[in-house]
Amino acid sequence: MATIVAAAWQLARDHGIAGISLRTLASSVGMRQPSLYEYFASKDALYDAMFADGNRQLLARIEAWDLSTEPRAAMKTFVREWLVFAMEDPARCELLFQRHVPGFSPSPESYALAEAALSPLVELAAGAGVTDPGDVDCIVAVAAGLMDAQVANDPTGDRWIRHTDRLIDLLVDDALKRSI
Amino acid sequence: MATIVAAAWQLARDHGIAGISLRTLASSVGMRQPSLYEYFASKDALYDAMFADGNRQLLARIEAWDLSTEPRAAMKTFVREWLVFAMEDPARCELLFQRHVPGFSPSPESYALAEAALSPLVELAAGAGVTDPGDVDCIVAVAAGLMDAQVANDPTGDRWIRHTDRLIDLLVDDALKRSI
DNA sequence: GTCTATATTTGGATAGAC
DNA sequence: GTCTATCCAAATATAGAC
Repeated sequence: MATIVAAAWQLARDHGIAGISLRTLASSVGMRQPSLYEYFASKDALYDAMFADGNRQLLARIEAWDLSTEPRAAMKTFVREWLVFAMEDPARCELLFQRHVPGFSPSPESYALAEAALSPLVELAAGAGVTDPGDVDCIVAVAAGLMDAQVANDPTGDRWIRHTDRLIDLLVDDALKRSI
Repeated sequence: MATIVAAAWQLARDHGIAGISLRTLASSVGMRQPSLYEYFASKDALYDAMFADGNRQLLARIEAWDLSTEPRAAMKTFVREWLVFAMEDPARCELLFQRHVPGFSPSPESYALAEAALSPLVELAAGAGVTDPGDVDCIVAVAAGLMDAQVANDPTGDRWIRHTDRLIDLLVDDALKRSI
């Protein structure tokens, strides 16, 4: 099961997240294609397992980050490292953060993992004094915007993500100013 | 030809940009599927024609905007109206601004149209005193980030795009401050 | 330019033996 | 749980007549 999901990630890295076929996935783990149905009821179920797995990878990564006790510094590290995580595997990024699998949407249980991976940032923002939901929305959207531009136009560089710290300062300062 | 592209847009609106098949496209214009090959050498060529067409729609729209002579106000209107354009047709948005067609990338000629549609914003930014390419990158990425979050999570609302003007002010002010 | 007919490939999914 | 065999559907693309 974990073996199959790992093999699926490898295929996704090689052929794109939408380029996984159950035939090649089966053969890559030494099985025949129908045998996969012992593990996944459908291809969507496979994608859902991958979505959950990828988010668990992110949650484990977050655990390992040494975040500052100062909320704003911790926010910067969080977003910076989140971008590292997103960029280090474009296929995983496609499934978790972009919507590159036509027709797929995660199950509620898997989606809950995605929300859990985002919640630390929301809490850090609150710690930094950013409590307005609109301001949090902006921070998340800007981070995602940087990620999208980066993977699309400069996947191995830092043309966009190098602005992360400055933009967070900008957004947090502005939020604080308006919350007085 | 224009009829076929228009019919393809309609199919894209109904079934998503990746859900267009040449069979249904042909039948929707009263043809048989092989006849389409008189007009497009491949399905990718169809997508390319749609990509070019969508960008021409955007260029025509830009022409019609009544932009202020004050560059910063004009930037706000540009981005606000760009977001309106992006959101009014999710399928067009998928093809032009997101990468929701696995394997498709526009031809150089079509891509030039996309660049032409972006260049007014770059010029307006320059007029507003924002000349650093990094600052322009940030403005474009933030606009795209707002768009992405909006279509993904609140396609009929304004939860993200309502922050457009404020964020542009923020980014421009910061760029000007650092360019002194 | 449009058609019929077909090639070719590729998918996901199921039946049923072992 | 894994297999063989097969089904079924859908898709792009081509050949060749009219």
